[in-house]
Amino acid sequence: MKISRSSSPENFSTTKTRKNIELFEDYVEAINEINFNKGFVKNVDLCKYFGVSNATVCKNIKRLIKEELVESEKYRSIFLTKAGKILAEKSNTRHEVLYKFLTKLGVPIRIAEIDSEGMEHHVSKETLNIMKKFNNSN
Amino acid sequence: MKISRSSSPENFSTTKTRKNIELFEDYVEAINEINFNKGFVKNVDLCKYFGVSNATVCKNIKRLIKEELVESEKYRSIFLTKAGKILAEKSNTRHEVLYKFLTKLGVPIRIAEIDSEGMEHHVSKETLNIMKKFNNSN
DNA sequence: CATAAAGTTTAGCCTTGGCTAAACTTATTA
DNA sequence: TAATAAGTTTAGCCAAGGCTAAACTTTATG
Repeated sequence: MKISRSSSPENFSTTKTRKNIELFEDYVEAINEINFNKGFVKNVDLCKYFGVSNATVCKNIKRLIKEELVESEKYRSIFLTKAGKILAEKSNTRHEVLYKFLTKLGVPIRIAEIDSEGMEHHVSKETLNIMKKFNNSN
Repeated sequence: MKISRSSSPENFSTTKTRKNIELFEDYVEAINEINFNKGFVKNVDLCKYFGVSNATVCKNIKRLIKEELVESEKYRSIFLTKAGKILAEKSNTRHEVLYKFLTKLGVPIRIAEIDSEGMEHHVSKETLNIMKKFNNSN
């Protein structure tokens, strides 16, 4: 068993913090993409996007409203707030850079799509910058 | 906003599956490492390792026992089962390969330690093989 | 315009994964 | 050997994130 890295509670603390906002990042990314494609976003669109129930989406949207990342009245379309848009663009960019990076490494497209969905939330900006440079020179 | 990748419910389903076993992977890796360093593993060791409370560790160990990944009697040291050891070695190898990969890319050691802690759970074996090859030729 | 279909929200459930506090057990020390 | 310290387990709490079912609302259709 070889271990060159060092573990520490900080590593897990950071991971936990990243997990806490994972759902917000996924939802604003989804809303941004659906809005871009269709012009408006409904709960049923997010149900299909994530493969979860209507009740789950409804509940999660309420959390995003509470975080002031989206706006939505009862039975009305869902909109990103300014802060939501910022987070959406940031998350999408990170996701795209990582995805591109994986495909340029030689990871099959389908695998890169799956892996990047989970990995994206754990990439720091330093790591992302290095991946971006790699993308630009490969 | 540029998106070259395609999203799908499968991506989230796979991510969710990976998240479901994340805690098991972290715990068996930790138990393996602590046992390697100290010769035995107590709850308080895992508390320090993860930076969580004694009650949390106690509860989580019960889940690993239920999954037959560890063995432990009340107030006794914690041991990995055969299945636990296999998962621990597999997780550690994946973690180490990813960590090495990040450092070889130029990611500072501390950042690589933090990022790999979360990323490791979302790396498929195809992606890992490519990273391994990269490590061997850089 | 009434009915049906589709979509949304609420209620209540479950598991997970964290916490504090209290009670229990083991190990250490004076 | 008794007292103290350290470690462990249990109880009960919380929020998150999923579900089904039922009730509500909007949209589409005949």
